[in-house]
Amino acid sequence: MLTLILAHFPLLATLIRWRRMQGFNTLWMPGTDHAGIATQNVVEKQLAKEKLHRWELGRDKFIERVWEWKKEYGGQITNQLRRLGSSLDWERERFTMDGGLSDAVLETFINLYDKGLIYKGKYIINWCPRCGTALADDEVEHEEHEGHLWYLQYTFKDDQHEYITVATTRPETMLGDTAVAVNPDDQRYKHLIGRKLILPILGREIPIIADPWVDSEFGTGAVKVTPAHDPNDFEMGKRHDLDTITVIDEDGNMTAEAGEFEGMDRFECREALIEEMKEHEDLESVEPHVHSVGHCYRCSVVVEPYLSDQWFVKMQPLARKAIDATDDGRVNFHPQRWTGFYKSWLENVRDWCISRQIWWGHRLPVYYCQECDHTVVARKMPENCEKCNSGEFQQDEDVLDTWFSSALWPFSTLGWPEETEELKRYYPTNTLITDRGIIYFWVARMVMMGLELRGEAPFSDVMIHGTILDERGRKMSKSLGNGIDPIEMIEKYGADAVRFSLIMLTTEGQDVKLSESKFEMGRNFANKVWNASRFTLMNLDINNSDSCATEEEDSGQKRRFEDRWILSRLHSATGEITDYLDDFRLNEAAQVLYDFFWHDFCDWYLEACKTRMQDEDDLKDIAAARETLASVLDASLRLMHPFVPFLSEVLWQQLKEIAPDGAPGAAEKINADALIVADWPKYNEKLKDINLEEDMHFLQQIISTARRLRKEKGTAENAQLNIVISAPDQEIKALIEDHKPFLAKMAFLDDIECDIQAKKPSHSATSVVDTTEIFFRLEGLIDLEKEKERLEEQRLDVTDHIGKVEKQLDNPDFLANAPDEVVRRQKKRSRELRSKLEKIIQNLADIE
RNA sequence: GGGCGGAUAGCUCAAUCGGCGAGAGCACUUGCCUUACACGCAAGGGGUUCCGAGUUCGAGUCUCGGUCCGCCCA
Repeated sequence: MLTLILAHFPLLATLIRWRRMQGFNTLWMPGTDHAGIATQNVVEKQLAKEKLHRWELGRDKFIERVWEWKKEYGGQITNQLRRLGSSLDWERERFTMDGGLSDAVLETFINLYDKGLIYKGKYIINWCPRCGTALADDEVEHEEHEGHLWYLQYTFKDDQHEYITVATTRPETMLGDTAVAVNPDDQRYKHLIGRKLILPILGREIPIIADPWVDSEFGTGAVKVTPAHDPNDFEMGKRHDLDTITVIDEDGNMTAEAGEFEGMDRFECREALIEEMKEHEDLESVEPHVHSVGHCYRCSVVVEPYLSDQWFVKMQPLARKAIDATDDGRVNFHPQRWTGFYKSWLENVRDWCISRQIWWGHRLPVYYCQECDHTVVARKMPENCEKCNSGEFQQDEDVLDTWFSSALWPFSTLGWPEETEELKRYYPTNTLITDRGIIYFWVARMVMMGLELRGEAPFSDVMIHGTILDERGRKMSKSLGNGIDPIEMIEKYGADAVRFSLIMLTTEGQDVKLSESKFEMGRNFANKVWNASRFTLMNLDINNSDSCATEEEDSGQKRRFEDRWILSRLHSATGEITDYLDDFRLNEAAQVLYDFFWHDFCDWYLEACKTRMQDEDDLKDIAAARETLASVLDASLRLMHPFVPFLSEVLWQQLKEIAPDGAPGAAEKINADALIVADWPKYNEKLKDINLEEDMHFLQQIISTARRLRKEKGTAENAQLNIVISAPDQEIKALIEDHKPFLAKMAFLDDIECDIQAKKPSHSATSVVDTTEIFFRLEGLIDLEKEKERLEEQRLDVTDHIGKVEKQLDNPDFLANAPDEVVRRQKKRSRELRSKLEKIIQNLADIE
């Protein structure tokens, strides 16, 4: 439960808010299923503490107890959802045992029964002796088990000295053997077919039969046949009209048919039986043997194949439709490979055993006439038997598999079988987000039922996220105690931080190894957002501002370079985030948001604004900065809202108060009452300027280089410093001249000289960005030896790189085959590297 | 036994159609409590992309073989 919530909740919550902001009519209903077996187990354990058994309590009283328990603990999951900041429609909360949903179950059972898709029959099913109920095939978990292969000798009836050897992993079932089977083509045994054997211990006479199912390679090629305790043997028994003898009962104990072993536990019986076989010299040998053993998915007890009367859903017709729905694209899995997983199950699925011998659940709407045994499937108990007119009916004791009701969820929760408004409006839904672990249990069954009962698949997209595991890659479980409590994490890190961290971690189709420290990423981001927004708001607040410019002034659209740059970056990010969300790649969307906000907006734009806001001489300029700040913050908070709803809403309300008229000139007006109902930012290509982004990138490199040089020289940050820049051409010179204050501020410089092919000052450290040289004046500070070492390193690095690039360019095949863009890029790179190398060599020569 | 997924920096993970000088967060080193943020700022170090062959002008990415780990099914 914990892991399920941690994984799918933030994803779903994000998608819902995003779509709502985009103007879609969204519905997200909370609810839970009644977890029949699991819940019954919990309540039975409670009773056991009071030394009570459900039989003593009786069915009605027991159900009352379960409801009490449900009221007390059932709210846990939904409480967690609330705390995580979900945008759920709580008034529509549903539970599979509610009246409306129970009606849907009734309707479905009757509908399918009338169509012949539900039937009752005596078959081998998976029986959990501890839970005392049948299980569906997919409720059995197979585990590799180191067991044994026992070789047993069965003597011939007509020749006590002759015998045949059979191999088995479950010797105790031999008590129920009614034949020995061989493959009809097996030359070793062909002549023995039809002869009679005497079953050891019980002395029963059994035949040797031939059946193509027998694998000649397994064991001795002769197998014992126990129709009442093995599904394959059961089929074989039907083909050969064999008796079925039940030797193990529903508690896992031996029956009277087991003779002297009666009453013994099935595993104790195995030991005892082997001892006795040894004594009689009927045990030929024992081999270690690894085989898979089925366990109950609710209590892990070894499942017993058990012959009993059960109710089944005929799967083939339903499965066919569900497969077709993926084949023709009505249902799409993300990532796509899960389609194969889903289909392989549907293609091989056997009929679904839906009856459970427990009390907590939807009781089968099946009534038996006490007089003539006539079976009636109906909404309520019949008055009179149509066959014998008796008024005495008894309802079937069994309840339905929980998944039977869960399968109806997408429409039962909307009021079906009533044709409600909600049903018309919201069915079919769009997106299901879940773990791969319940593709069979739930996803496939919802699709089948949706198609069968509504004629339409319940959703078009199924997003399968990675499973949340613990730090060491194990599944989280109560018994291992390795779970992470979402509430605890929320208290420690904040709900938004928990959500954001989880989304960042949940990459497509990849499992998530979760540890507490991972939440620090989200917390740090939330903290950054909070502080950056506070700072921005402070600068926007003209009535209470640190800035000297407290009068509102029209910017006259005089946006600076960095204003246009951050808007361009914002729109790039908006486009990417929207595309990624469309593609269900939420982690990528979150990553883009994170990088934009932190590394573009905070690291560069806000820093650039700092000195600018202090300059009272140019009020138009401050107004331009304010407009930009307001519109970028507004759009950022909108983009952020689906991921971090609490934080973004609080900040956005503050923004609205400080800038009630919105951001003049911004593409989006601050026009909504709350962020949750605000519009999603629209990508505006006009505001995107690639050349400008490239120019900025160049300036950023100059700044970083200057910072590095300063640091490498161990110069204090407050030392007076200036640099000389040698530009290769007029264009770059102009770019630098235009941004001198920006460069000076960001690189902590006092003065910048710039000229085309400027001369290198003496005693200076040098560095090259693309084809531009930077000379760092370090009168008296420079260590020539170290400078030489540094330049030598650079020379090697650049030479190495040139080698790689030119090797490509020297290759005529590369020039002929690679896309023009790639060739152009490499040529440009080669030119730049050559120029850079020249300069490094020149500088080295200067030092010598 | 069959199917699927994974192996990339010390750790956790990215890398879209094959174009990459392989990125990020954490951790690490160095310097900073610079008036939003030390949950921070700045700079830096760190890689045989599991191994081997092949296809290609070009392979983390495609093909084949192998090793190890995980999941599902029988």
